[in-house]
Amino acid sequence: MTGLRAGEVADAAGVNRQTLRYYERVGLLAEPDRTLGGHRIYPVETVTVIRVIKAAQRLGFTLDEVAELLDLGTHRHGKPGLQARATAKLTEVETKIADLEIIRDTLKAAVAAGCDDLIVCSHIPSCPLPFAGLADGKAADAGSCC
Amino acid sequence: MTGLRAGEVADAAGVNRQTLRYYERVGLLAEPDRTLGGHRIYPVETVTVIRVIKAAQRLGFTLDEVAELLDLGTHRHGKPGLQARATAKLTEVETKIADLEIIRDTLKAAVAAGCDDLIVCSHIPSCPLPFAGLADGKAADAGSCC
DNA sequence: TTGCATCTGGTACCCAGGTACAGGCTTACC
DNA sequence: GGTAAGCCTGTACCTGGGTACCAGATGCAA
Repeated sequence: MTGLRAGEVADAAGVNRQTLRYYERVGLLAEPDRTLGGHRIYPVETVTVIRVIKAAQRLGFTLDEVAELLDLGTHRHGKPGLQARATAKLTEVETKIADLEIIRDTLKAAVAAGCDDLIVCSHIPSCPLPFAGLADGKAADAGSCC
Repeated sequence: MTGLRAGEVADAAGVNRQTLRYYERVGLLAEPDRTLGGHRIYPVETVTVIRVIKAAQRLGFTLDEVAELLDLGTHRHGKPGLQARATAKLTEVETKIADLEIIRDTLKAAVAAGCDDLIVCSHIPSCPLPFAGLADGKAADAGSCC
């Protein structure tokens, strides 16, 4: 009792059963207990863990990064450099947010401009490319537009 | 004149020369003009386009999505459903931002708590997992903590 | 006009992140 | 205790997003 079988976890989390094994292989998921016959028995939180992994992945984190993120958040104290890693991650996340905000604003402008219309262009400072500014370094140098 | 060669574009944008051909193959980059001898001549904006693609990718968009995003922003008017697609994309982007903000706040709390310390836990509403709330549907059901 | 860097298309490979069998053992329920 | 559903390990395969290497052609400067 008190645990879920592989299929149950997979269904509840919306992933493939093979994916559980994969995550276990790559160290994202701790090895669960087993029945006498060797079947895996997962603690119920596993479902939440997997959902968090999936969510972080959708945000552009690799599984390695997700592992690190989980590690940082799961307050396994005592590890050296943890503070530094958390800070670095924080910066990274803030950059992502800022970039997404540029995309959001561009999309908003596009939608607001009534769509399907070149007018959009004039609403955006640096016309030649959408989302200019995302690019590292110097972005969108004006030039002829529309 | 007035154009860049493959190597120049690749260097300027910080990608591999092969990547340009790859992007062209998958339709992300328009086929550039050619010299008489068949060498590609790219317009200068290509560099910006590639940087934008790379930036969007880092945010978790697939190349297909990036293509769509560019398409939406590049105001190719006249296509039906464009408005709808832009709106959908906008929602998606806003969700991503919201999720990243949860991660950011969690990390901030972790850093603020002086790191390496279980105290972090008590600062976060739903303790069992970090970033809970990211997960679809019902998140983190309390339970014993720390 | 030669010489060397750069380019060409084609094909084959790489890594991440899974997904799909196959053949055999376990569990659960009647 | 029989049997179907579910799980086990192992291995092979798939997609996305590139990279690497090839032999031969081109571009450009001297």
